[in-house]
Amino acid sequence: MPELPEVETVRRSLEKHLLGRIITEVIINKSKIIKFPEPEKFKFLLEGDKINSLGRRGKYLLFCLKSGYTWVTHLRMTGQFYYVKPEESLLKHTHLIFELDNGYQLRYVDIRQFGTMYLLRPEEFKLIKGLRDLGPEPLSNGLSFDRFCRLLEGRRGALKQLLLDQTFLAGIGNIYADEILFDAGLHPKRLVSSLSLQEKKALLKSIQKMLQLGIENRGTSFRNYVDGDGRKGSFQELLKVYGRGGEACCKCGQPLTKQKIAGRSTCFCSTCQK
DNA sequence: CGATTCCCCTGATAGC
DNA sequence: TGCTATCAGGGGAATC
Repeated sequence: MPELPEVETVRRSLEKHLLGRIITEVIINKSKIIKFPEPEKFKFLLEGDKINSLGRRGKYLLFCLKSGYTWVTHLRMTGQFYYVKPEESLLKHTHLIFELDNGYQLRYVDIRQFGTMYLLRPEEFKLIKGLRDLGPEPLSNGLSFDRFCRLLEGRRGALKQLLLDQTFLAGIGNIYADEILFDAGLHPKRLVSSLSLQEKKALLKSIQKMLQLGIENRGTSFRNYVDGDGRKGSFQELLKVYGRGGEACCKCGQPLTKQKIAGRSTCFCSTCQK
């Protein structure tokens, strides 16, 4: 499930292949992936355009085009891009194929079909609620401790819910939320309003540390995540709580608790996280 | 307004 | 072996 570190890894893997490439043809096998504009228009507009740069905002991947349009994609749960030669065998669930001017193809594969794509003019970004309401980038230099504290003001509810809220910070999902809270020693049900200054500092530090560590390890391949070159990440080997309910805590040896919090399965250590 | 539930979808896994 | 039930989950919409 691609979160910030996985999307960033995909961005980097694709960037080295796609900079300056022209999209010569778009083949649409599953039009429901394309949310805006209409798939026919999406195809018409994208064909002939050139990829100037690749960006990322939270979990959104942004292809910035010469025309001024931005091709926006969200991989959701199982979306994958593959940069391949045309003769490469076609994977099941290949929904879109983007032919490039160097003879290669960029293929979009998505088992659960939850992924979304848009082609937007700058003024159209505000039409996409998830993109418009995104909180700041957790790894940007602009996110000082002071700003983090201001973001926490007026927020209520449990920490787990807070971390998953994309309008708070952009890009954290279920895996990194659990790992961040374990690293910070904070219980997922702790109320935002109850955090001391020290705990806020620990939380921000763990957010930045775990996301950075995720990127350095090229993401988490828990189920089937791979980057644009088909390579797996290795962060799954460093997971201390996610997906480990019932196993012994690596710090204290007590069994880890698994519980549904904020609608998501949550793993934590009730001894180490207060 | 916030909190909860449903829904989209396929595949892995458990239980019988 | 093969069937069915359950779970996984980002985010939007509907509902409470």
